[in-house]
Amino acid sequence: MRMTHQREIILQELKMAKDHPTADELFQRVRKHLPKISLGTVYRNLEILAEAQTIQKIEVGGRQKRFDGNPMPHYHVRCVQCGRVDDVPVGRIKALDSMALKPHGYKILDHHLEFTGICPACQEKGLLQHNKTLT
Amino acid sequence: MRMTHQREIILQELKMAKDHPTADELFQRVRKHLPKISLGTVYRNLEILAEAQTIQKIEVGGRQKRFDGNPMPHYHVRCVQCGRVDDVPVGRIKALDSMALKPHGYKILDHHLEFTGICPACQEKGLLQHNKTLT
DNA sequence: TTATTTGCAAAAACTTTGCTGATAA
DNA sequence: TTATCAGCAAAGTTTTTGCAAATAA
Repeated sequence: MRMTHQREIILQELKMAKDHPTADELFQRVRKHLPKISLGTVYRNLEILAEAQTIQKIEVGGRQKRFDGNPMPHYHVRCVQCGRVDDVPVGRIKALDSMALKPHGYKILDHHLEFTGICPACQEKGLLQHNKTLT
Repeated sequence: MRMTHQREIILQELKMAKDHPTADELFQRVRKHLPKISLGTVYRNLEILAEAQTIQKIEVGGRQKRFDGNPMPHYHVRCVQCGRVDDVPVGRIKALDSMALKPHGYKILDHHLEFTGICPACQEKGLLQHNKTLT
């Protein structure tokens, strides 16, 4: 795998991201450094980097795929209003995998736990909206 | 909400399904009873029925959305090879929601736990493939 | 009767891919 | 030098939507 300038910036931008951007969100950020980069390049690199386990593709709900600069498995929380995804600072619960040994003869490989909720920014927005309604 | 013939068949077909079909899979099954039905109608009805909590839209990984005739929350296992989704016969773990109270001021509403693995049919296919290689 | 729903087709949203010129090693 | 990669644009996949005709209640 060659370390092209584009790949370097994509990786750097994802690693520094505090959220878990979609391909398009990351494209917008990378574009500020590389105005000529194309969305296809971002998609291709995210795929390659995830394959190499340098980053991870997040396996959860929501319309679009999201990416995480941290390749270690961990849990996420997703805002049902704006789609934002953050880390949950709790380690993997190993006991969970054994729970699922029973069903239908599946060979269990992994599990994904995702919390859903309202992020601070959307809670704030909700309050403002509510206050407006009262006024 | 009117109980149209289309809606009735869609619901019946989903309730009787042992798997958790995508909109298109369900469309193919419903088509056998109603050859003139359109995919758009299936999508619209699944949306309405999920809104009414008669069914549920499954919020997990994989490319396409899947639907479940059982509106009660429960966990699923997904085959990473063929995408098939089955139920995991284990009740909801209430303790999980409180785990996530810490992060970033999110207001937690729910959680989704998905196991990934290989379904019996794909395990079988894998073996056949392997035997073929050996021969 | 009439508000809701359907079928159809077009569009939207998201992602992948083929090709040609550019480039890292 | 050359296998890999980028940019561009076209195409693929999945889901949503506008509209006129049909229909449940």
